[in-house]
Amino acid sequence: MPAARRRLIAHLDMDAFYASVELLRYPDLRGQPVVIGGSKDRQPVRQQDGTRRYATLSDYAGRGVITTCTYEARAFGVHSGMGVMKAARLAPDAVLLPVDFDEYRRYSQRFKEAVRDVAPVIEDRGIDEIYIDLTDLPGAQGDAGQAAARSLKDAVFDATGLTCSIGVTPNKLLSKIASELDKPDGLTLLDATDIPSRIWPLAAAKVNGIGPKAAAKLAGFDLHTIGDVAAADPGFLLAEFGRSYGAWLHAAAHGRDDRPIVTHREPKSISRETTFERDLHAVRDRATLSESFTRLCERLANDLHRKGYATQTVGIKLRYDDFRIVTRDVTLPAAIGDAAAIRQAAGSCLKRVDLSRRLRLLGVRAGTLVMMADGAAPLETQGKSIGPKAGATTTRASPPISQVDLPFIDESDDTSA
DNA sequence: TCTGGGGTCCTAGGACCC
DNA sequence: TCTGGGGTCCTAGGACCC
Repeated sequence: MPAARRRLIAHLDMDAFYASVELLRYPDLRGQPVVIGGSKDRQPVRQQDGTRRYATLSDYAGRGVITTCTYEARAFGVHSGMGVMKAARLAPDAVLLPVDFDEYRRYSQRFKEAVRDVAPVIEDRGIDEIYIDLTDLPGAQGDAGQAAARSLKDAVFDATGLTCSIGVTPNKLLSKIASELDKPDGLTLLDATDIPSRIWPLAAAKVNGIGPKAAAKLAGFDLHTIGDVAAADPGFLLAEFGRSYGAWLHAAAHGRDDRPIVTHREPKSISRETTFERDLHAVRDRATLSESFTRLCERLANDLHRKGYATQTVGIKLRYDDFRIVTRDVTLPAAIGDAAAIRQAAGSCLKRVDLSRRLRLLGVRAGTLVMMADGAAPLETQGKSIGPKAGATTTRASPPISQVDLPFIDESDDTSA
């Protein structure tokens, strides 16, 4: 009998990914505090003497958050998710670059391909990180994945010129934590015996799945570190956090996690949303809102078509000026895909929300996705197809809350006639 | 001038069905 | 009548993640 194989799971996280891609393009910025974020259209200007002129944070006025930033910028206390205006107070002279997702996606594909050439069992976790199963990689068991992780780092650097940090442990939960321990350009290998010394001293919020709310609640019980949670009475965790989450907290704090590497998954929903430059009112800004609404539906329809899906559940999302979020959705008798049908369905949802408050954000979402044969009808439809007039909705009757009559919806949207 | 955009998963109640 | 018990679907909201 061969000895039981230990699972060897790697988590690979690109270092300051967007910022690092920008530094490849603008190498003169290397070593400086650089921030990516804010609005579009702020390209660096090439000057007469050949040097480039960059916008700085102090030049910026408007809404927006930091998407990511260089380690030099982080030294000022700037971090991703921070409002640009706040970041400008901390580091007014930091260079501000606009986001260029197309470019980041190109580099994302490149690094993932480079990894795949070394180790094919990969789980995509977004544009800049992946899990990799090293368990069955030849030789990996011998050194706990160290050589494999080294070759992954080399392959990524050769393919992109970018560094990454890798954690290798028996599971995804620990590897995710481990990849952060030695950033940037790090490599950390841990096994179960390292948990007390390396994992338990860390803040509970370092665990993927313990967010701000759960961390605050834990802190209220004087549970601050992962070790605190591990030492807590499981019965107490179950009672306070519920059966499911409480049990998970206990297991996670002990470093237990059986989740497999998921190499493929179908999308569950596709959405588009936009935050306005200023808060808009359904009546006073009707034209602007209507145009924006139409645009969102068009972009969503385009995304669906490009990815080969139709949708049977259309929803909207609003964020009011006070930051409250409401959503409404409607399930249709048959899948749809074109912008006009999406707009009509989303319009019926809009009639069910309060539109007397100013809106900060408007979004449109497509759920219950149905895969399409190339450019043809849906491959499968859960609801019965009821022919071309399938626009009518099956909403359970609920009166519109809106005091405003047909806010920014055209008369043609009114299906209640 | 605080607080983007794109996702996933979970919970919970009511409708509806057997 | 004093009150079943599953099961699924739909909807809304919220936590969390990148």
